[in-house]
Amino acid sequence: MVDLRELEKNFDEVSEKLTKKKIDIELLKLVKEKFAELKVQKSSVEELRAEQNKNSKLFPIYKKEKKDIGELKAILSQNKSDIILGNEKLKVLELELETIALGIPNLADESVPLGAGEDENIETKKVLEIPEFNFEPKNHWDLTENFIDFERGVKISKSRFSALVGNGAKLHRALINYFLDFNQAKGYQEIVVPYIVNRNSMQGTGQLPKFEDDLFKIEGEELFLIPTAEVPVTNFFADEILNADELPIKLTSYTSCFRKEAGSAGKDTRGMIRQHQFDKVEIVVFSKPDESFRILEEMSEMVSEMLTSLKLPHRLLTLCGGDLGFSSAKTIDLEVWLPGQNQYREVSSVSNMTDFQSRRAKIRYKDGKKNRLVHTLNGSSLAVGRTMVAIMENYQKADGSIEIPEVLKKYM
RNA sequence: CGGGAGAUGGCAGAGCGGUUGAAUGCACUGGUCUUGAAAACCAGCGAGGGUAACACCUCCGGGGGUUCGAAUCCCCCUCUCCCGGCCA
Repeated sequence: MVDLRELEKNFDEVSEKLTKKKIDIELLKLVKEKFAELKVQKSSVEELRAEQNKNSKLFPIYKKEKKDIGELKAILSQNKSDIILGNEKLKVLELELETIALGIPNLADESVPLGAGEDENIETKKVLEIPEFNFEPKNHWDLTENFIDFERGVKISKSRFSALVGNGAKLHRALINYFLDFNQAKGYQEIVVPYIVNRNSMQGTGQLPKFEDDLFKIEGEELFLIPTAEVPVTNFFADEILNADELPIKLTSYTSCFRKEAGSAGKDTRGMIRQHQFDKVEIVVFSKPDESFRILEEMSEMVSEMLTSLKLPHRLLTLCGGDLGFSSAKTIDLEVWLPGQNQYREVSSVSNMTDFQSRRAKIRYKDGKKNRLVHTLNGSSLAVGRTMVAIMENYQKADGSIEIPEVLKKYM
């Protein structure tokens, strides 16, 4: 949720940051108008209420003095119906405003480059050389070693599901443990959270109301499968007021993730790059506002370090405004090199959501006497399936076998 | 899934129609005392909106209703706890 008071006060500035993310300026003007209208209506109802409260307090006094109550009662009855009327208008306005406001994305930070889509993201860093093969490297789905069983995954569920077998299953588990240990060593506390969450949590992190089509919903219940651990982990502190001296709070959590991939028909239909169910180790940070952008850099460096430790060539990209996610103010993607596909593919996306999620989820901290909204950040550290694909393609041998990265050997 | 109890500030826990946004205790913050600490004593201490600051408005799980007035009465929902059934 954007800060409506900020929008009202500094309309030009805010709308500029928003148009970076391709937002219709007419919509913003409408929000501003509605907000102003709401304020007027609200104060008029409040005045009526103040009147009602004040006069109601006269009743016990009148009674004590044995004065006539009839006239006072008549006045208040009238006033009451005015309140009800005004309140109805107010509720309509509030609902209208909320409906629009919840659909407005977070503001892009100044440092975010302009651009319409992924082609205009800025590459900031390349780590490790792209390896040379003395044979034609294969796609992970063409590798002969028995790692992934695509057919049986589809048989027992449907397309975009797969099963892991043999060393694939083992490597998958090794990666999870390696990631979690790595994150913990960097000061992230591990937590285990629900995979099914309520509507309120989904709204808190920004998946709802706008992206309901992307989520698996439990039939007959207002519950959803999580598309990322970001949802339960960020909402861990929803409605809470944290102590300033315990910030930043750094959490890491391993979960399965479930996505409908509604908009990706025909994309990545082969292999396990884009599945309805995948596993991910996530990192989430709750910070004071003035340190969140520094922490964003730290987080992306940490993920890069992890990829380096696996000897996987990768690059860092700063997403341009047009490619930025709904809740994010700034995002750094990490893409790993896939020799079989001859291209870089995303394995991690680290974002600073600033106060966008904390305003929705009411996550605050005590700053002296005042309560302020924290900044929330999150990132994959790392996507398990895609990292496994990267290992398969980068560590493949001419005979089709796959070597195990040095740092993972003790986990296998 | 069946039977019972309940949901009040960071926690514990009063209040059950009228100066109650809420007693009391603990925790917390500041002060006095002390070489320092503890103890004791004094003071402060819920959230959101509004304002230059006050005033003022809203909030006692959520939603609706009765009333001039509701934390207190009525209805619906959700959640929690205890007992039983089922179960990793």
